[in-house]
Amino acid sequence: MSEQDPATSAWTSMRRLVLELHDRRGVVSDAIGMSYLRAKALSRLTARPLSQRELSATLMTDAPYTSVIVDDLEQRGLVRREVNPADRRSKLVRITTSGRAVARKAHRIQSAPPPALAELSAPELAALEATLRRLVESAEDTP
Amino acid sequence: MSEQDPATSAWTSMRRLVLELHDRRGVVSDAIGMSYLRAKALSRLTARPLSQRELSATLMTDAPYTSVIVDDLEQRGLVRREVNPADRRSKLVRITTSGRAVARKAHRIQSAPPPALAELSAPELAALEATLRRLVESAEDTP
DNA sequence: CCGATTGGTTGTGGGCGTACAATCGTTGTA
DNA sequence: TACAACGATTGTACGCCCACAACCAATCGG
Repeated sequence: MSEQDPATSAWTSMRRLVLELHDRRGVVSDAIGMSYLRAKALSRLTARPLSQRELSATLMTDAPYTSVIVDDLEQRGLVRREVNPADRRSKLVRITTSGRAVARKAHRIQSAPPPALAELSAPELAALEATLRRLVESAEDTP
Repeated sequence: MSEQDPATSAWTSMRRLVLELHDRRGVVSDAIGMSYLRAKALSRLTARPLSQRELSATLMTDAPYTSVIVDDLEQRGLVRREVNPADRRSKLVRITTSGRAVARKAHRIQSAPPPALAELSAPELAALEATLRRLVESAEDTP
């Protein structure tokens, strides 16, 4: 358990940072007064409106619960449901102006790195950033 | 949102890897047939027995729910409650042999890095590992 | 020694997320 | 045109986690 190859060690450190030492999920929920999943839904809608089917897919939730989430966000005035003109069965969920404000607030909190990360030397930080960027790209391709 | 300083970008990549692209929490729960929090409890007990008070502290749970978790683990035969000889109020929770087996299984799943990470070049991996190790150490000191 | 504190237990209520069944309106297809 | 498939909604039931109240036994402090 103590001696590990570098890949496992690096991965464990990453998990420890994200899940324990600098977990922001509770902070986000408290700050915006709604669950982390709702915040996540909101952030997925900033780029473009999504049908609830698409929202289900990115959130990994089933259709019924997605409906509940959108209900909640709609009642808070953070999104609007619009009938999809191309398919009147489906509804496009569009984020509102106040929804964007909440999404920005959540994003600001989530994306704030732990202090130690911001204090790395410029070269070391650049190397870390480059490596992680490539890791994300690879992982996105092989899910 | 797209242009970020390197620290924020690195942090976002880390979060994305751990929370989305290679999230192992659900996998662990499914594999061992119990909640992630119970798996976490079990892993904290591998080093040494803990009082429920200590367990509460590391799990960030209150005393009543900690009692429920230990109940569950005890009924599964994964831990044993022992009266603390030094303070008969407190109970030491000691992991059993079968508990260790489950903990090992969970640990193996959790600590398996994403394939892309294992495929980095040796020097790049070493640099990544060293940086992350220092980040964890710093973050542990300033919570 | 007595009151306060501590560690643990039991029970309650609630929020959140998951899974499933049943239904409705719309769309695609034979 | 009839039938199957699809998107969404409503409702139910459950598991997990959190928070709080109330209590017991043991220990500590004056």
